[in-house]
Amino acid sequence: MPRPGKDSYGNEKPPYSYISLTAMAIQSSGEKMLPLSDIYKFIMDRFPFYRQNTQRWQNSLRHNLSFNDCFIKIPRRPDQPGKGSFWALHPMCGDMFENGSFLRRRKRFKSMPRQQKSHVVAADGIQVKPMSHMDAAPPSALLHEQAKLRLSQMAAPGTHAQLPPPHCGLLGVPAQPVTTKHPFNIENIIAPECKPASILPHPGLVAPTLPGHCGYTVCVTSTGACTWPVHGLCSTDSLTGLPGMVLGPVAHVNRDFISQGVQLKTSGNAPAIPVPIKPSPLAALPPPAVSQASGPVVPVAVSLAPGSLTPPSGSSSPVVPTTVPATLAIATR
DNA sequence: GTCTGTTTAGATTCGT
DNA sequence: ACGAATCTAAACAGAC
Repeated sequence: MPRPGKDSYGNEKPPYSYISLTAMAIQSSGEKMLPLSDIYKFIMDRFPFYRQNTQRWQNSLRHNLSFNDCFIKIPRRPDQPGKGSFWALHPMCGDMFENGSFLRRRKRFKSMPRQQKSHVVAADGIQVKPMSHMDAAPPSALLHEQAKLRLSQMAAPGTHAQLPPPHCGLLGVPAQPVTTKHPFNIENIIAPECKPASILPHPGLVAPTLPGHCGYTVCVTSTGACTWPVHGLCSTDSLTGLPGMVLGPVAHVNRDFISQGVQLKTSGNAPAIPVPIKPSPLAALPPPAVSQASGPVVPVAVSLAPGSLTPPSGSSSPVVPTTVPATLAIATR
């Protein structure tokens, strides 16, 4: 069977849904996120069918990005001027496509039922205060730096680090063995452009450890928006009132972290680490453990891309030499 | 003005 | 037949 790769369909409409096409585009990118214009470009480059009637399908594609919870929006940093946000795949939508095939989805991915938006208690019983002001996104550069700081702390000596699962693959795609030869597998479709996974597509993203899933990255609200809390105990979705993440103090935090002209305010509180605590449709989070810190503890896994960290000037913060996921327990209250 | 993002609505396709 | 997933169209607001 011929490999359904670039230009395989000529001017015929390829058998992929807009969701599939978008997922392909995102996963083909090095950082596992793309602006809308680049998603258009990817699709038009590979599928000549979509070089016509652009208004029609691009409208549909935008509709899919907004409507489907499997896509999350990541704000641009100030040093990344341009229109629109970046789009990435939700970390929990990994097995959305059957057997890695983009032809048919297993089922629709929903990060949170929209009709539950008024609830204020997380599924695991952790009660949270509504803190809708936390949804206001701080400057992206600050957040990126904050994320670096978090990661450097979590990867620091003494923290509990663990190696990545050997099957870790593409962002959002769980455990597809490298040998998968499904004709419509993303690897076959977008290869050779598909690069080996850079585990961390975005330095500010943190995801829970899920069995069979890569330990990357994203803090999201139920609407799919990426939020970046700075301080506080918890953040809630401005629409749902539900906790978008759990924040807590982190031990052994460095003093102010200065890089790219941005100074992080740490004061008495450590920078918050956004942690999705919503129940995963694919796997339950590990049960909360008890630590020295008050409140339940949520384990978090992060992965560091090689060279993704830059030590602050004059700082002794370690630079992680290679891809190293770390696990950190975060206290909640 | 154009592009991006959200939302609503109706039609179509597909699996059970 | 039914429900879910998908496609298409349209309106609208806001950012660039």
